[in-house]
Amino acid sequence: MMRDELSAMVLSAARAAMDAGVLPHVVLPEVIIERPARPEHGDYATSLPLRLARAARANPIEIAKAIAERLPASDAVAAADVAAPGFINFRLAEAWIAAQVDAIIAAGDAFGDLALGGGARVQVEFVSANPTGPLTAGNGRGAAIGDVLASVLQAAGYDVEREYLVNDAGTQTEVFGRTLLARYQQLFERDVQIPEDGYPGEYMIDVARRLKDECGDAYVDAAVDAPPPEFVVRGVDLMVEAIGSDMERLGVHYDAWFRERSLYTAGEAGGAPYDEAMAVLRQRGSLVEKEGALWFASSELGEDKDNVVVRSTGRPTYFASDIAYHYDKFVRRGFERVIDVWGADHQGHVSRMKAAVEAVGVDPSRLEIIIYQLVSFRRGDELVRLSKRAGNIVLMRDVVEEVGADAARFFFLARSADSQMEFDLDLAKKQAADNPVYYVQYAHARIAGILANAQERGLPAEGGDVALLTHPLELELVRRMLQLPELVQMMAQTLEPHHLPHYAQDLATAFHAFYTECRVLDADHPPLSAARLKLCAAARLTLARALTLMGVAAPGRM
RNA sequence: GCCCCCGUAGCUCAGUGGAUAGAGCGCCAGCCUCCGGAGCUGGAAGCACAGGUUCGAGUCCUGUCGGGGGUACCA
Repeated sequence: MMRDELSAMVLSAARAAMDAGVLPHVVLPEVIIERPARPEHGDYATSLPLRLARAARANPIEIAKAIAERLPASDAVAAADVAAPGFINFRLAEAWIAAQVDAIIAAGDAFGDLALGGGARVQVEFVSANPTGPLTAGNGRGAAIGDVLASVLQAAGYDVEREYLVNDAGTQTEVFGRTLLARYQQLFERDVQIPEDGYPGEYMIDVARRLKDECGDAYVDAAVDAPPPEFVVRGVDLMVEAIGSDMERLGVHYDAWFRERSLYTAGEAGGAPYDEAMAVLRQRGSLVEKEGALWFASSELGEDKDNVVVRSTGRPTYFASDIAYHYDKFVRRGFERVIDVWGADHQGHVSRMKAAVEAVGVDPSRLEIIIYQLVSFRRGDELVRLSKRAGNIVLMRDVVEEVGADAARFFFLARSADSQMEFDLDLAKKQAADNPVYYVQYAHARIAGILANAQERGLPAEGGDVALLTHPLELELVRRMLQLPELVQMMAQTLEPHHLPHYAQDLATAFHAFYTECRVLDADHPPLSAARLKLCAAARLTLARALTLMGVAAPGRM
């Protein structure tokens, strides 16, 4: 990547300047290569001279000159100008830029891939909503963020697994079971009520019907407050199926559906993860008994307070499960990094989870937790708050059905996880043609159309000489394409996939601008035509890659 | 009260401590003898407020105000 090369070049030039005695020997900070906002400042720039000025006790301009003079030669760099108050601005050679078109075509679908991750195993766990109901529209945001983050990390060279934790062991599962049994027995005209704190949704009746179809009246006399375990398990399975199919509709595929229950049973890998994790905590003195319950002594680790892991009833809490779960991820399964994507309502859980991971002997920096702010949905002027208990709930599958998986993903993705976002369903549906996602997809389809057209007319791209690409808009388009690897690197480092939709739009804009000004198919000028067809092919590849990373379709026509 | 996130254009949102803050929608004015007009070009309009750090702050720190979330032996 050009940026890395420039960084290395500046570093070696700075060292050369120091060795020559032109600069005093000072500790060099990381050489940051930025992209100037203004074209007249070149393609890349560094402010290293400004950063060095104080330590070196020298004028930044003089430092810049000293470094610029010693930069190693490069075919890619046409100029390295010193600019006030102490920048070095790099301008790429146009011939080099044009030549990258061939490089991109050669890279093909792998354009944008990096070796950054070195094959390290990373798990991305996302959504993991309780299997007590269908996914809400808000879950869609977590799904898009987690799925695309995983794709980005894969592109960056990590070995990635996508996982969904199925909470099938806790209190909510119990409530779910009691509700389900009541609904089931109601189908047999029994006079039973769903629990007060139960799940009133209609979908529970559908699940009950499925169970009735499968099991007949086997559970008609079961005690309502003590549903048979196999009955609940089957109910959960049906919900998990529904969740899986909702995810498929959004284009999300998991590698693993991890059962919370499995944390409590011994398996081939050894004893129950829960038992092992608790043993480690106990051994390290991180568990204290008080008020009849067992607590994780997190206040001794700098937390605000301790947290219950085993209730006075003897039942483990969700926190206990999560400790065992993360113990399993790191210690049992050996992931080098684990990324959890949680909604803002889990924010309070972050620091104690990290403390717990540390307490079981794992470097907490290996656990990275992405908190995304909650989404509010709007239908026209009406604001809809999401809650599984509320009647005005918006389901993820409804959103996907209304606006399409592509638009849904694109929109969920386009805002940073830190920002609350507003999703106007009416608008997304009504103005479908104005959606940015269509703009980007249209650019892709347009290029595909041109390439197909070229074939029909017998205008081959093969043999095109990209050195003929000298028009400013042609070069601007290539410059945009060259940003993709940098973007992948940045997103993999910051775990911020929201840059992707913005990049895709910019890339599409660059193409449209080029296309408006530059005639591609031109029988009167075959060489230029062939070169531009190559440019189109590279642009299509890059656009397709950006779309694919987002999980958005790259249509050949629309 | 305490903790976390956010206040950027009329609206929805971008903006790795840099050099004159961007996009989409909306608004105004233009562009089709020609490869896909679902396109292109131009214009009006903005960093909540007050201090601080820095050569340089939308970005970092502190405070105020405003919005959201958390603060359970729920998950």
